[in-house]
This record gives sequence, C-alpha cells and structure tokens, in this order.
Amino acid sequence: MAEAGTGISRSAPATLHDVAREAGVSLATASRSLNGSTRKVNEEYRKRVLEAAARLDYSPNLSAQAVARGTTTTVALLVADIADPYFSSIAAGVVAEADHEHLIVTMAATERDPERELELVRTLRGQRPRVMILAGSRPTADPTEGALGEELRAYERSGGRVVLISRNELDLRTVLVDNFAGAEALARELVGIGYRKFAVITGAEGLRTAADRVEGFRAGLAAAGGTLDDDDVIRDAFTRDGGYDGMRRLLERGPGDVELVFAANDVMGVGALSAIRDAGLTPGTDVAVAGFDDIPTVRDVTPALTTVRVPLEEIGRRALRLALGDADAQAEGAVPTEVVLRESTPGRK
Amino acid sequence: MAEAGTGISRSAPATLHDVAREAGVSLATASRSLNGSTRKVNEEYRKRVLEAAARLDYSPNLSAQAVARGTTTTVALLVADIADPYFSSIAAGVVAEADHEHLIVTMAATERDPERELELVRTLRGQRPRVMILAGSRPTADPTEGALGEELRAYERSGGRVVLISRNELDLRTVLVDNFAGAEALARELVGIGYRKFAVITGAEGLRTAADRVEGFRAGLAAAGGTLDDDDVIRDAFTRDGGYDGMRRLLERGPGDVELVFAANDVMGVGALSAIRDAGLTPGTDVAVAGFDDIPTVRDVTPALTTVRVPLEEIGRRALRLALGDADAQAEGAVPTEVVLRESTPGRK
DNA sequence: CTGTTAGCGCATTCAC
DNA sequence: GTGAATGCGCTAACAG
Repeated sequence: MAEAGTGISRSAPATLHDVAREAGVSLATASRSLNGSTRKVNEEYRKRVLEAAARLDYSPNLSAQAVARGTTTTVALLVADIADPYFSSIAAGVVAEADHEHLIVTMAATERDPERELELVRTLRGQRPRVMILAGSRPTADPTEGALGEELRAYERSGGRVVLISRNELDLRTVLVDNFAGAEALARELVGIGYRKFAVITGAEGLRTAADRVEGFRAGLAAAGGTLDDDDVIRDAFTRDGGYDGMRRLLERGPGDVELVFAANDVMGVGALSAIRDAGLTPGTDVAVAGFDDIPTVRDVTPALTTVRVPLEEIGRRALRLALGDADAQAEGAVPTEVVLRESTPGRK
Repeated sequence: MAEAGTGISRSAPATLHDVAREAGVSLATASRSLNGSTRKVNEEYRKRVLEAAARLDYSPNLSAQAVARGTTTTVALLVADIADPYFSSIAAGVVAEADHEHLIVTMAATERDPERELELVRTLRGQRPRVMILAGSRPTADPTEGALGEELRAYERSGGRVVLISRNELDLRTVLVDNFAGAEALARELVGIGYRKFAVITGAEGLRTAADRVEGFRAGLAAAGGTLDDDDVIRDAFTRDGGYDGMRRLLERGPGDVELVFAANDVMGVGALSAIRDAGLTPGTDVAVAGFDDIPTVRDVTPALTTVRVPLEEIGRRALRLALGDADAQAEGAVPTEVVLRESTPGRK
C-alpha cells in the first residue's frame, strides 16, 4: 500500500512500473525509453516517459537491473591501506577510469592481512563485479595463497576479470611494474654520482614488491661497483613508521660508513628522513636517502627525496582498461619507471 | 543449459537453486540455512546445504538479495579527490567502520565539480545505498545547490540516510568540524608566542570550510591582537599547488612585514613551505607557516608544520555511525580540534 | 514500434 | 520444520 498523502513523508522510491503508469504506457516501453540500447521508441512516448520519470523522481534500481541483465556495472578494488598515498593514488586512477566507463567502484582495505584479503574477495564476489582489482603484494610464502588463487580463478571462470597490480604471484592478468629494473637503474645512477657504500631499509621478508626492489638495487650495485653488506639490509614495517624505525635502528647501531640508504618505498624513505633529522643529523649531507614510487609528498620534504617514479594513477587506469580488454593495455609491457634525482642524494664527486 | 563438462571452462556462478538441488532440499531451506535470520532449520539439512554450497563454491548474489529484501548493504561515499590525504584519511575511516558493520563502500570522486557531484549522487542513488556520505564543501553560492538538496532529500524520503562532512549548508545530518573555533584557537596561540603580522592563503571565495577557517583565524587575531590586512588574504586552488602558487605570489609582491602565513589547509601549507624554500628563503625562520588538518605528512616536512589537528579517520567512522543511527554519534557535538605547535612557527619572544 | 509475458536470483509468506 | 508459490524491480524475448 503506497501512501496516499502529500508525499512529504517516507515513501518507497518510484519504480519503473510507476513511471509506466504515470506516462500511460507499458512497462516495456518505459524501460526502453529510459535505457533501451537500440532505441526504437516513438518520440512522443519517449518524451512522456522521460517527463513522468522526472516528475516521479525516478531512479533506476541498479540491483534489479543487475539481476535482470545478469551483469553489473561494478568494479571491486582491494588495497592494503586507503590512506597510504601509494594506494590512494592508484585508487584515484581506477575511479577516474571507471567513471569514464560509467562503472561504479567499490573499495575495501585488506590492512595487509592475507586472511582479510581472502575474506573480502569472497564478500565482494557476491556483488558480481565485472572486474576485481587487487593492489599490493602479499607475502610470497603465504598459507592462504592457494585459497586466494582458487577464489580468484573461480571468479574468472564465472566471467569476472581480475587484475593484479604489481604482483604476479598468481597466474592472472597483471599490471607489471618493473621494480627490479627501476631499482637497478637507481643504483647505477647513484654510483654514477659518487656513492659507494649503501644500506637498505625494506619491508618484511617475502614481500614481493619490496624483494624485487632490493634485488634490483643489489644487481645495479654489483654492476656499477657499489657495496651493500647483508648486515645493512634492515627490515621493518612497509610504512612511514617502519622507515623511521628502521633508520633509527641503523643509526643506533653506529653510523658506520654507510653513505646512502635506499628505502624500498617512499613512505619509508620519508620516515627515514625524519629519523635522521631526529638523530641530530642532516639528511642528504650526513646520510643520503633514496626512495621508490614518487608519491606526491616527496617533492615537499627536505631535502626533496630522490626516487624512482612510478605512474601510480596511470597504473590504476591501466588496471581497469586491462580488465576491460583494452587492446592497448594488453599490448603494453611493464609500466615504465624513471629515476628522479633530487636533493636527498647530492652528487659526491 | 549448464555445462556438463569438467568445469574448467566458463560457467555461470552457482545459484541458490543449484545448491538446493545439490543438497536435496528446497530452495527455501537452502536460503534459510545460508542466511535465515531466525534460524529454524534441521541441523542435518543445514549441514548438507552448507556442504553443498562449499562444494559448488556458491556465493550469494548480493544484487538479487537486495531486490528480494528491498534493502542493500551498501554505503556510498563521495569525496572531492581520492588522492588528497584529507579525503583518503576520511575514506579510510568510513571503510573501516563499514567493514565493521559488514557494509560495502562504493566510492566516487567529484573532482570539486558541483555538477559532477550532482550527477554522481543521481547515479549512486540507483544503488539504493543505505547511507550516502558527502565529504568536502562546495561553493556557498552554487547554482546546483538547490538541485543537490532536492536529490538528497528525495533520497532520504525513500529511506536513505545522508551525512555531510564538514558542510552544513543543507539541512541534513552533519559531522561538524569546528573550523572556526580551531582557527581561532590557532590564531590566539600564535599571537601568544609572539607573532603579530599575518597573511592567509586560502581557497576560492565561497568555499565554506575555507571561509570558516579564515573567519575563525581573523576572529582569534582580533581578540588576541594580531593583524591581517585584507590585501594579505590570498586565494588560490585548495590544493598543494594552490598553496605553492599562492605563497609565490605573496612573496613576489615583496616580502612586506608578514611574519606568519596561515594556509587554510595542510596541503596548501606544505606547498607554501616549498614555495618559500624555492624563493631562497627559510620557512619558519624567514616566514612562519601554519596549516590546518594535521595530515600525516606534515610531521615529515621541514620544518614540521604547525597545524590544527582534525581527527580525519575518526570523522569518517563517525559519519557512518551517525548515518546508522548510533546514539553516541548523535549526541556528540562538533568534532574537537587541537592546535599543534611545531617548528614551522618558532616562538618569537 | 508496442504491449504481454516470462524469467533473473533470492527472501518470504503461506500452506502442509 | 519444510516446501511451494509469490513477488522484488527490471530486462528481454515473444507476439501483435
């Protein structure tokens, strides 16, 4: 029983049925006027339907459309931490591209917990999203890895598209960031401007992205002539605080002869800068620092952080295009990175 | 016709119907076993259904549930810019709380365009979200304001809940941030430590949040004895680049006798810091700077930025709780802010 | 081109 | 308790 009153109080949203009645046409005609892919509706009717819809403030029920059509207009995005600039930049790209395609993005945060991630994938699958994008690598030796893979594959089997960002552990579509090559190039450039003795601050062992960067860095040093002792590879949380803490530990251990510290990502690098300063030293001068990602803030810290630029937003866009079957996105290889030298690594020769 | 094959190739997701058949029970029993609020299903049957569901890798179709139940488990979140730390922090809070309530968040970016915002609200309404959260103020004199209000009210009339964050233009539920009081307190403290001559860098005229902060700052100065010439209120984009540009313009105009520049938000403040440095001056020493929000990065810039702390993530959480009718959230007043003095505003006496 | 009808996947009322 | 039947809002054949 609908309300007979003035309409001021609570009332159910108008349905297509209401619109059809108001316009004096059939349900089908109303549907076709409002959506009909191949428009073939008398202009007069069409107009009446549109007016009726406006009058009733009609808004199509997307859930109903989804069940009827058997397909949704949803994209699911999973990130580790929404507030982390790395992920929020990627998310911005995904959302921008999704908007462009008239798709709606639902977002969830794994908080870097593999079990949570699996749980979220299961829940999000219920939405029957057209695409599922997972950003952020997980531990290489992860017990839930198999289950995640199964879940994702089942999702793909049922017509979904999953895209991984910077994590090719599973045999799925991936937007590859050449972390290894980027770090290698960085190492070469740093040796090129005079640095010889390095240390590294990175995330927990087994984090794929972090591992690739460290390995690449190591390879670059080996080729160019820099040194990195195994003792000088510090592990901590893959966050700003982890970078701060890692650097603090490195400094407490005695300054040693380390000239430059490579942080496996920018947020850690920024934390490292602060730790150096808090220890009474001058970053850049006493200890040089380099990061990875080129998140927006690194231009604004002092000294500005040398890093490897990763086109984060573009990666988000590309992830969605890739999922949607964009030919170009398919063809392109790994996302190009670029070394950006700044004041945190002044030349030494 | 379902596939008879091995199941390796594409196949439609299992439906509740499939599960029921596999378990040898009726649709109703399957439904009750998997969800049934008032559980009243034979344990034996229940078990069989659960097993069948697992075997078929069943995932309930949320759209179908939404249609049948007449209600969704969705929360819609609108922000100006996802990559902006202010919004991404709020978003993180909303997502965390939503997850807690087993709600799914869909996110969209208005890009600070009122028309886009209106359009997005219309689209998102189609999802029939339980809650709609809008963050970020819009121009006070905005032609689409009326339409937005209408749309939002219609949404509420149909049972939805909208919550505004830091914008009470419309007559709707709001998580209020006392921007005025925060800025006023900041002004008093700054005068207290010796500053007298101020300038302000803020967003476009009419931006409510920005306006409140500037007015509060002005009021604080008036009470404490600081001065701010109208000429020294610079307007620019409400972004990092806007802050940089605004400061550059201020500096180019001649240093004048301005001792401290108040940026209406932290991202502008951070940009201002960089502009000062790029002009060959030392921020904090030559020109002091203060911001607003206390986004994570302001601890890591040099000098660390004095600001007014706004509990961004908590605001996101509270917005959702408020929408959900949480009594505490209703009772609480404006979100408390706190002045945080840092090195960018060294004491002058 | 338009209207009628049969589902889409699921919850739920109603008999059994 | 359990199952059959109805309906949610909408789309997509299917006939006219």
